[in-house]
Amino acid sequence: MGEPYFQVKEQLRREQVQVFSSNYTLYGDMSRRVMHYLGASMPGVEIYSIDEAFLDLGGLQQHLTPYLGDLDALARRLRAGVKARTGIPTCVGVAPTKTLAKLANRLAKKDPSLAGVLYLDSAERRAWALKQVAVGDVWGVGRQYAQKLTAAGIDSAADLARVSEAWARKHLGGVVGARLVRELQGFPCAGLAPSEDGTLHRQSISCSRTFGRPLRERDLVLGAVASFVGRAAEKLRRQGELAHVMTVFISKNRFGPDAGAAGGHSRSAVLTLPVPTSDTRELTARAGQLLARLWEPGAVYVKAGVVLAGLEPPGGQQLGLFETAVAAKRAPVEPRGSQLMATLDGLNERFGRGTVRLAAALGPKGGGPAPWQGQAAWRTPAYTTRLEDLLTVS
DNA sequence: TCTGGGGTCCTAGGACCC
DNA sequence: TCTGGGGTCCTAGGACCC
Repeated sequence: MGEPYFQVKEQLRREQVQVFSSNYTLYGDMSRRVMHYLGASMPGVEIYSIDEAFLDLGGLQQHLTPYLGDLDALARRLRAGVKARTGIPTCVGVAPTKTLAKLANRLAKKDPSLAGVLYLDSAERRAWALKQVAVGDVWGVGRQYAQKLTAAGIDSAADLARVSEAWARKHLGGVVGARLVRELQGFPCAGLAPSEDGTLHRQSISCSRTFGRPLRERDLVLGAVASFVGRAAEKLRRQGELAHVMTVFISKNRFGPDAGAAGGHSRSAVLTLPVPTSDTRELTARAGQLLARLWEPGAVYVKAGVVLAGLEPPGGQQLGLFETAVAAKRAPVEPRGSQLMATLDGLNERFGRGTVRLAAALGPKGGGPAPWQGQAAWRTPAYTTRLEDLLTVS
């Protein structure tokens, strides 16, 4: 997991392992189907990632008992429902906090005798579950913290649940660590953020790529940044929002002989836009200015990216103190641009991503693939979203 | 030779403001 | 000579998640 292909290539060949590029079009579509079913079945659903969701079972227990069985039975019905509708196997953990639910889910996945569902319905069962899980496998404990914790003699989730709040604050990133420990103890510290329309609502939207080859030419990097802006703005418009803040970053190689010391291989520049926008043209122009601030002549870059943040729905802009309603009428002039963007998005949806884009985001003059495009050499077909890719059965 | 992409949240220091 | 208290914003960085 997470190993670069070139490092394991020979072993994969020996073992005759099949290799595929990731296919987010397919995964995204299957995810949408699963989430749609969950959303239609349960009152509160938070889509946490492409393959995980939190369901709020608060207050459900009393309604369930006589007729429908307990929460365990409910979880098993949902699991069977997902499987029947999508063919996707899932596991369910039920507990008083998100962190414990994740932990229960993990155990359900590992122990086949649980048939995919674990309900931590008592203090005894929770204590048992905490003992089963290594501290590094707790949600919120990554490599750094795991190392620190085991060095301090804290090996299991049960050990971690026993540390003092002060200790957690001091050694596990402040308030984050304190919450983590409380959650393990069964006190909820994170609520549910339900997704109203069944899609994931983001605080920031980004697009970044490692280049197909290292680049030292400024116009090529600019082309890459322009194409990333185009993609990020497209996602932004899909979410129906405008961005107030844009970040551009460029990175040098962090591996190999001329890698800088720890850190320092990446530089970023941030801009707060006077007026929030989702217009690719405006964002591209600004991104060019940001890149100019970062550019070091002679440097060789391997990656670049764009982040759009400060997202807000249209029409929410505050008037400045001295702005009058008359001046504010400038805002509705936007629709010309929005309509152009809507047309752009419509064409690209119909004829394929990148069919129409700004000249700044085009590849090199001679044509051919742009040097900043990734190579997805072993992509599987988009079976469920492209007519041409439909599975054929003979 | 070749080392992913897209997110979240929090902290800290410095510049600057009143 | 002595130099407070309470903020915001920006930038950078660090940890984590899937």
